Amino acid sequence: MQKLTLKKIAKELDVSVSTVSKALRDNPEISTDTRQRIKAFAKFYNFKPNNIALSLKNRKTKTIGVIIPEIVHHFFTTVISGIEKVANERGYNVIIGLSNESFTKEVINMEMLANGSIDGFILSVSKETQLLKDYHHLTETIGQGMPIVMFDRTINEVKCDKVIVDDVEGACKAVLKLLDMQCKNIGIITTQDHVNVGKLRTSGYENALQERNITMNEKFILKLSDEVNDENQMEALEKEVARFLSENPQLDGIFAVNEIYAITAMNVARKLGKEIPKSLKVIGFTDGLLSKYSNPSLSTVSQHGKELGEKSAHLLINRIENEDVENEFETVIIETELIERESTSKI
Amino acid sequence: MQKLTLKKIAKELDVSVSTVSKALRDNPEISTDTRQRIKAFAKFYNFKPNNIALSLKNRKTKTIGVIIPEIVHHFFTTVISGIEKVANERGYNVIIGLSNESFTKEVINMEMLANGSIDGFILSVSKETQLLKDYHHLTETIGQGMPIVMFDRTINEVKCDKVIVDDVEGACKAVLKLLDMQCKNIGIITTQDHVNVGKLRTSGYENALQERNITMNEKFILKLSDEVNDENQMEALEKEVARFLSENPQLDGIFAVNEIYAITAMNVARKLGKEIPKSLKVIGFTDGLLSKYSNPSLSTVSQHGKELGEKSAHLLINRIENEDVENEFETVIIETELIERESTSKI
DNA sequence: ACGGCTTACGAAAACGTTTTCGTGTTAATA
DNA sequence: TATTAACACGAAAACGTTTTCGTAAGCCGT
Repeated sequence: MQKLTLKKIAKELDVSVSTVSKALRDNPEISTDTRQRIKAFAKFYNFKPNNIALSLKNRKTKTIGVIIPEIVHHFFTTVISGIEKVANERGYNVIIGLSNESFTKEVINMEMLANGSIDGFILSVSKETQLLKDYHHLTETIGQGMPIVMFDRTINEVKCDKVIVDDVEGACKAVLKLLDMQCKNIGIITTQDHVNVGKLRTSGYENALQERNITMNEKFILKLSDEVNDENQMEALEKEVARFLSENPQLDGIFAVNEIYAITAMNVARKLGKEIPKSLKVIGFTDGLLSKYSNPSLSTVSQHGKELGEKSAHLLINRIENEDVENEFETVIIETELIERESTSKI
Repeated sequence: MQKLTLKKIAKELDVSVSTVSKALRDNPEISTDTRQRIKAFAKFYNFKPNNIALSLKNRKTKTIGVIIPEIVHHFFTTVISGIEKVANERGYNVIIGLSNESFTKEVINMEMLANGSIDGFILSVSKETQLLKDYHHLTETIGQGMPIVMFDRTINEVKCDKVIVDDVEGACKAVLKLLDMQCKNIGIITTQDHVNVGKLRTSGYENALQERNITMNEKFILKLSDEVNDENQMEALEKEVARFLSENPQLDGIFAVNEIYAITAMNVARKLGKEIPKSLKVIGFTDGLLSKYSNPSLSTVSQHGKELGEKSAHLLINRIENEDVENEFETVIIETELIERESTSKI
């Protein structure tokens, strides 16, 4: 009933614990005879060595910790699925901590895991951490010899491997596409500056305009505050976007830094009498379900979250397993891809 | 640099390991003097006891394993967020395994975790497991004394605590709502019978019709095969739904057993010239982003995934921490809620 | 008959804790 | 002064492994 251990097997077969261990590991020190006997017994009773004991002995847990701001979020879940895939392939488990965008929860979660539970972290910092600029939990963990890979929301000051999305380039591609489709007045719906990815995507927007020698119109930039991101604040969000679109009726293209903003823009625009894509073309960021199933379907910049996760996991596990090789920290850039759907179709 | 241990502290302060341990746990055996000294030292160097060693000693890991079929899925992520919330509150970590709807991966994942890594499982079985009806991995794990809580996709033959959504009732409520809105011919878009929740929701549909003495029309039932559920099979799905709607032009109400089917129905119906909600009303199942942000927004049956997760975690942890109390297994039913949006609005 | 070699196994340490028990020192009591 | 009790600490076992080292038994050659 209770879990079988080496000791119990040893007692049962009247040999020593070490003999059992060696036999199961096919150590030639043990005669073929007893080896067979022990292995048969172990197999019959489905013996599996205790992971915790192994972890303690080897000082390796074969587990990686993933800390993300939120799990009910398409991008993060695709990243996790990528992480989980290669982790499993390489014999690792994945333990998940959620910060809920809170600095304190991020710290607590990391401390809970850092005390031997895991071999390394993959993480994307919370918005609050970005705001507070307090990175002591990250630097300390690294200082204790625990490898960390940061993804998406990374921090320059922290020295570790990183995997990021080419936000600037992705945004630029999107805006250039709108320009190619003959949009003359392109607006952007973005976040406050302290949200890293929002800022980067806004830069991409600016780059694209600059590249085509179009002077930027500050009125075409809508920076939304964090509060309207809550699922319960849909009306507030719609109101803001409606005001923006009404005040700038000349807009014929919108680039939004996430799916929600883009979908909201489409829905609001339609209520204001605009036809999509005929009189207004829209491109979002993040290729989630919303983009695929919206009506009209939404053109968007895909971040290839799964590959990002896979890459992160590989980087981390490589670092874990080759702690001797002190090679430089790497920053991998995952290319974005513009996925064209109905919201930017010709007719 | 490297992790501080009791032994190192002991050597540094020239006392024994046991003294250090006792001092840190405020054991009165140790004089206030040395106690202070040791605690100060530990605090200064930020000593945290090694989790793995504790786990081995206590034969408790303070970790729960969650196995789900898929993570890029709104319902499952809300459940996880609920699990994670109470797990954290009660001092537990959450380790996640993905089965990707594969029986083999489910088994492997469970075996990886069952050998000491966790104190109990929360799981929702894969479709393949439901199909194969092979539950040996579940019964064996339970047989070894490891508590399990199953949620949503549960299995009658397996004896354990369960938390389920009232699928039948939820579906029934939805269909009754359509009837109340004067729909005369209500169709259902559902899955094959082996998918438990599809079957249950279909029963709810049947119950509602029966309750109002409406004879069921087999032609109004569309059972979709698993293959069209793939994100890459959107066209196949649309084609099936289009055929269904064309063959049954008299349909003025649709109940779909998930968001995707519902959204697809709306999109296809519109292409076929139907106006929603005027000439066709639609209700889905699962209150995800799609329902909230679709156009028109979709009425749907909310499963309260977060509460489901919270309840599951409580059940499991209670079971873990009171292994002595051998009370009966419980099956908790989470009530559904009909969320009314534009797709069933009056005008 | 004796040294040396192989074979086959066991004892013990180690990983980092907690906890039980034993013990030496000091202080209080008779 | 002799006995005892309280105090403060250390040794060791335990959790379940792996691994190094030691060693008894058997065999070979001389």
